[in-house]
Amino acid sequence: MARKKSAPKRRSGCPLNASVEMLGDRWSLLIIRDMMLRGFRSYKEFLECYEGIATNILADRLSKLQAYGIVAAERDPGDARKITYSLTAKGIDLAPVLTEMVLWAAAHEDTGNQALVRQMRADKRKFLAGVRRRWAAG
Amino acid sequence: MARKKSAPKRRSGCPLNASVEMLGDRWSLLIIRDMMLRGFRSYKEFLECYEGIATNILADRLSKLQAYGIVAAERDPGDARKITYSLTAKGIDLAPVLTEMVLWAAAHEDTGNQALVRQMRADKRKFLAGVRRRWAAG
DNA sequence: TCCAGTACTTGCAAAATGCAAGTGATATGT
DNA sequence: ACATATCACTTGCATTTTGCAAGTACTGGA
Repeated sequence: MARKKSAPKRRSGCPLNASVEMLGDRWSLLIIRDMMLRGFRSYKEFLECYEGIATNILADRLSKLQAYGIVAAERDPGDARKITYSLTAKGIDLAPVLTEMVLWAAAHEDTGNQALVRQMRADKRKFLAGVRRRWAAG
Repeated sequence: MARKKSAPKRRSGCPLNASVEMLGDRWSLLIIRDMMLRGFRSYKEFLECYEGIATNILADRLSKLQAYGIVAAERDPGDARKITYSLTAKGIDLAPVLTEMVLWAAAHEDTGNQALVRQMRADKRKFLAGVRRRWAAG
């Protein structure tokens, strides 16, 4: 699996810049969403994302997210064709980011998934604890 | 100034998708950061961002952020050359998003601006209230 | 009038995205 | 053993976006 440990060359030392260098594209956070909230674990599942991602973009982003340490990948022990992807601790720590982005858009745009939004709004801390619990349960 | 009021065509109704369609690029959040945290208001100031943005990209993003209702622009009454940009209410509501992204990167990457990070960590709510107060003061 | 400042625009090369077909390895069925 | 299906990509190509650096039009100051 893709694994890169050298310090990346960044445009600046600002933390926000580090975030957007890793996540500032159309697709990365959507993949993380599906992993975090819909329990997706396979390439095939990610291809079914609501927004319709291209195969080469999906492969590219999964590779990058692994390189950033946000996503881990392992071969399925029972079927060597299958790869199972999961969020790392670093990845699950993006839950507050993702939550705030959902809440921001829901407040200012005409969006769907109102059940999720209501859950988040009702008790953000409880929602985030649930996300973390499900992640920890494997 | 650029002003577009039609409902955009989105890849899905998911709130996160709406967010990344507006903000999922390398530069938009960095511009918002400089507006929100450094008090930048002019094109020339934004050009001085830490990361070195290209003139055409800056112009393009400012135009888009206006179209999305995140940024407002007005001509300076004393100098018709100057345009003053500011965050709208919708724009300032991105403060929690930006804050969580800063905290995430600071926790997982080797980043600078530790004073800001300490402030955010010490009392997130207080930090956000400060951002909002400064915004409201014009 | 000439020069400086402001906010872009433009031309071009490189990089990224998106569509759809193709590929190689593994698993299943006959 | 061979044929077919599945899985995770890869590839070819056209379009779009990014980034660099020079250029432009308008306004303000000397």
